Amino acid sequence: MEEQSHLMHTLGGVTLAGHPVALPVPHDGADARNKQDIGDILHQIMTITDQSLDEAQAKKHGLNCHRMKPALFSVLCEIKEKTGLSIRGSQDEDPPDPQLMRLDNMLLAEGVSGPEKGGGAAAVAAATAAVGVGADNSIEHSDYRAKLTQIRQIYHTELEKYEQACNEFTTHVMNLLREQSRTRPISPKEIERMVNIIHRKFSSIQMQLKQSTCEAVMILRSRFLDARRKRRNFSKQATEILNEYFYSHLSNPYPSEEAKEELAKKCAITVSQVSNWFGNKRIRYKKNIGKFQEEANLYAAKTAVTAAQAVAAAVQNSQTNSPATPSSGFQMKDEDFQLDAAEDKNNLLNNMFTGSSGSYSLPGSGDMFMSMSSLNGSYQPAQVSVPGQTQGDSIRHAIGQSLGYSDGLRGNPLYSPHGLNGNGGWHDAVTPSSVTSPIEGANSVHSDTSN
DNA sequence: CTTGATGATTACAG
DNA sequence: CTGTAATCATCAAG
Repeated sequence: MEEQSHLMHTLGGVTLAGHPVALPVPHDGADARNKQDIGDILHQIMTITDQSLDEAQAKKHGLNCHRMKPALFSVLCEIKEKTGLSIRGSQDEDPPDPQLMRLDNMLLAEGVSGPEKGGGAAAVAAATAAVGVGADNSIEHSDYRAKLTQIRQIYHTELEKYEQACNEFTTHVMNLLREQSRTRPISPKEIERMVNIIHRKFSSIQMQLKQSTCEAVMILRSRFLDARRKRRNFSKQATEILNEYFYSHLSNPYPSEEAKEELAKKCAITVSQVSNWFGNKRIRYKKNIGKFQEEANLYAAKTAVTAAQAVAAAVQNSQTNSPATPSSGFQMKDEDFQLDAAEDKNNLLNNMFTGSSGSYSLPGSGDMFMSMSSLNGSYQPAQVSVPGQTQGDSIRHAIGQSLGYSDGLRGNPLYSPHGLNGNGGWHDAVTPSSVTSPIEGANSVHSDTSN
């Protein structure tokens, strides 16, 4: 038994008990004397590895040339046959471990395994590109990417190490077995099986590696998600751009996919962030229109001024100059936006100087307000601290003022939710908002704005 | 610290 | 899948 454990030790600690490599120990019984002889020779074989290379080589040679060697070989064959240790069903190939497959799939999906430079790196690159340059998120993304790369690196180095060790060990064992096959019967199948066993051992180690890698990725992920939840406000400029778009499309504030992408690019945020923003904006605007009245006016005026400053200047004939436009920095570059803005502008100007405020189609014009005020003659935007100016005549004046950003624009019905119907939904831009249930609409607005 | 604003998430509906 | 409504969690001003 001591020899056996010794052999096992030389094989690197892999448990070989019960395996054909472990030398068959004859049962006690009839061939006790033979056993003694064989024992001696076996002992020599076993101690080969203990000796120096030359010595061992010499001894090996001696053993191989020993006149009793063929006899020993046949005896060993016989013993092997008798002890039934010859391999029968060596093809007990274990089916692909579902757990391992799960881990593999996950690692692949996370871009940890798979093509070294492709897969994960590409995915992360895409994610980063989607976020845009300079956004705060990209920092988090790059942080995430860096950590993921780190994990991937460790994973691959470890994997390589394991593979290398596995290969080394396998060749070592195979050489050993081949060498021993000269003195004892070892079939290629046995070697193969031995290799399989080694591989299985190593793959279980690999599995552990994969498991811990998966865990690391999971932890990283959850941290990343947490970090994402840790919101950062968008830049002022981004908010401005979004508001510009929102208020210039107040009648139908649902940017198309392309518009969202455009906005995302301009604001250095993601498309889904744009969607979030518009979702939040719509709902919050609708919930409390009054609160946004000022903002609406501001942006409406801003849009008008910015979009067609030249025209404005011409029309206004330098009577109402636009001082210190707060929208400096924002410029309409997108053709679509420009169109919209120009349209608004034209409508606004037309209306401004014709006084036909009731019929123009400027998005966000005062339809709702008008209808409400017709219902309740003394309606004033409750949220506005300054008492609303008299309507009707003063509208022209108010608009003119609004272009000049005078305080007087506050509470003016310049931009009201004309796109909102009584149910709280946005009309199609075509319908000039005949409020279906004015009472309810007015009430809701009132109650909303009164807080 | 309190409070309002705001970005993100979730459940649900169409 | 998109949008709404409610809600959460954090920011930022006071």
